[in-house]
Amino acid sequence: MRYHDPMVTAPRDEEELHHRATALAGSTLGAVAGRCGLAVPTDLRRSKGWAGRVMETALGADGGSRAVHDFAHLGVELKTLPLQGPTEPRETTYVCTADLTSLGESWEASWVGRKLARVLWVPVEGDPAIPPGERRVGTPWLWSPTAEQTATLRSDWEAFRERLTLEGAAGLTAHAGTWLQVRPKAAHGRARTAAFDAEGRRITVNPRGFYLRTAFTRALLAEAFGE
DNA sequence: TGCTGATCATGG
DNA sequence: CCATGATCAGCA
Repeated sequence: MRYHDPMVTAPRDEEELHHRATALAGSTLGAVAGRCGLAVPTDLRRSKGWAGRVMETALGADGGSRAVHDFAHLGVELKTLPLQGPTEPRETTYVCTADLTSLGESWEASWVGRKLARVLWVPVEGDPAIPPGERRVGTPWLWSPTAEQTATLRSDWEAFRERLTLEGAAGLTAHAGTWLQVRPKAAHGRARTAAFDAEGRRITVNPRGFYLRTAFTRALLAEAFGE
């Protein structure tokens, strides 16, 4: 094995993926990281995506940082869900970048819609008082949106698209959306990406991404584990 | 530069 | 107190 080869091969199907994830439940992130040869940071200030990278590596995700699903051949997205307490999401959940020049033809065809079509949720302790390496992995579950969830997500997305068309990129504020929202997503405030203004002129703005509100992931947790 | 992984930190 | 807006790291 060359040093840059993944230590864990990609799971061949959803069952294997789910089985692997379930086997990690109860472990600390430090223990999982150790088995993958990943260093454990003292805090997350300069390692914000660490928990997600640990789980990706441990489960054999093959998507890397490309714009494809984490488990490309399965069409499954992996999301760690930091919890404060047993069932409370600590943060909104980033889904993907928003193309501000065109959200897409339809919810189903959109990148955000396809990412959310199938997700392996992995709860992880997210209490900042717990050092990253001591945080425990929870019970994972595979999820696809119900018809009702899809209807609301689609409606949020269509409202974003409408705003983008009528008002340009400035019309997309983080206040809109029941379960989805559009927020800045960039390395820093000077980052620029292509967009349009209300008159349809080409402009450049701070990049945005789609996020799931905590109200939504809280509902998913209740659905998966009961209240 | 843009996409992935997210959490940080301040204003309302 | 918590959502919005800002930011951090790695890779292509």
